[in-house]
Amino acid sequence: MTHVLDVLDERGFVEAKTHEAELREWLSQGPCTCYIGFDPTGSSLHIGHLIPVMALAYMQRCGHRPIALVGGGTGLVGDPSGKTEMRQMLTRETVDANAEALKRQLARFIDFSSQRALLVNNAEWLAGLGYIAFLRDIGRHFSVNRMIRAESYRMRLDSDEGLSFIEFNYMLLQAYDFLELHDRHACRLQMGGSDQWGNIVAGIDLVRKMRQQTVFGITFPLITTAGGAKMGKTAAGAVWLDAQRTSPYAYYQYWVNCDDADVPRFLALYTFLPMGEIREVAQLRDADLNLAKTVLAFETTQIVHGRQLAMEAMAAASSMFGSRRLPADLLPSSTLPRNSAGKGADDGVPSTDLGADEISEGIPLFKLFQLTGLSSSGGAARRLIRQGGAYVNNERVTADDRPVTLADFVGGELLLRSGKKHFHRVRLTK
RNA sequence: GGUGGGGUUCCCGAGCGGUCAAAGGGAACAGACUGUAAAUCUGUCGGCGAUGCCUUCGGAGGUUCAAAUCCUCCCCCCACCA
Repeated sequence: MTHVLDVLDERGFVEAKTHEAELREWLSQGPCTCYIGFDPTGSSLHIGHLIPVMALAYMQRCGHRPIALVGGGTGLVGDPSGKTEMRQMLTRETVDANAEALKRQLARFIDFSSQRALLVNNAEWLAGLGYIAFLRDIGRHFSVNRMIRAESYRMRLDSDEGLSFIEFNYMLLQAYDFLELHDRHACRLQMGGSDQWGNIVAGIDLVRKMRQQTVFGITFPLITTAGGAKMGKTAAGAVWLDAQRTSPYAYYQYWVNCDDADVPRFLALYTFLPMGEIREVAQLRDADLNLAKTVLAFETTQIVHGRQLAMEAMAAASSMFGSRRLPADLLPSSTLPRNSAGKGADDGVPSTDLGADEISEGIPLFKLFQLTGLSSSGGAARRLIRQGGAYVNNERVTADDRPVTLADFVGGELLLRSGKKHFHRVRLTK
């Protein structure tokens, strides 16, 4: 089997690692235990979390045992690393509820059955710590001189806002997590985003000092789009893995709409397709790249939402935007259905139900755009329409007060469109 | 606790009694060009069934014909001092 370090390196997951030779040696000796922490600051993961999640998934696929640590304890403190502002303090109840939600989502990527992976919550060992005991046993191993030089605190120490004492302690808690996991589960590798370097190294040092044992760290690069934006940030906010917050259709669309330049890189990072096939994609040019985007979107959506919903999202997209047949030799490992791409329920396109009586008199078009949420206000809707960005059943309408009546409905449905890609279906009810 | 500097529309940031729904930039949205891409150019970018009306410039009062702009008190942030 290929060495997991080579897999991660090749796919673009690795920014930095400690003790490379020893780490490589350790990982080749058999199943190894590694971990990544997720702070339960929200009730759902979003696209920005995918890199560490995929890294754990690859670890497992390469025969190792990943631990996903949910920061039920550290979440109560708040990690200042790389943050320009102090984090909101969370209540214990919120943190616990979030931890449960994260667990369900992680299970999409990682197989937690029969100890093949573990999910732990650091509240288990952090919540009951005694202050004095902790300071004496753990705190004495940390040099404040060194901590304040850490890059992860730099931004905050230099900023106007400053760094509160509770946040300053975060590094100790995360280091202690590593020690606990080392003791409990023989975990010797911690991974994390590049902003976690300081915290990870602190844990490595702590384990060495207290257990005379070498443990390792790997950090991931900060992934941005070719346009320089953070992954998963859109005008509407983050792109979530929770179908309630971001529909499978919207999730699929996020990937289809990615920048050309990002396609091969994203296929490597966010799908399980083999690298040999992904490299072929680099040969594609211009509109042909859209075919690869379809595969990218399908694969990523399938991982998170399952095959059925991914197919529906794809069908909805092709019914709105049209589709081209995918050649059999493009990313052949993808399980995307290549022949029947055209048909399927086109659910996923947002829709609104409207009573027939509500429009019997006719309703001005701008009101309808406002009502469906395609425009945030009546004024915005009027502007949109006047500027020629509004379509009814795919025909441009430029009169903002054009009444919409029963005659506009085809089979009880009406398709509104704002600009090129924002669709909304209006259904007639009794 | 003292002294000084601040809090402006999604973000940054001008404005410092009328010409202010508030410059400029960013983000965003739409149009043109396209490939559901990027870049570029153009328009829009508080609300309102709208050539007018209403609500915004940390909060509450006040002065004035008129306040984001002046005064008073309060809240919050920052710097230096203690």
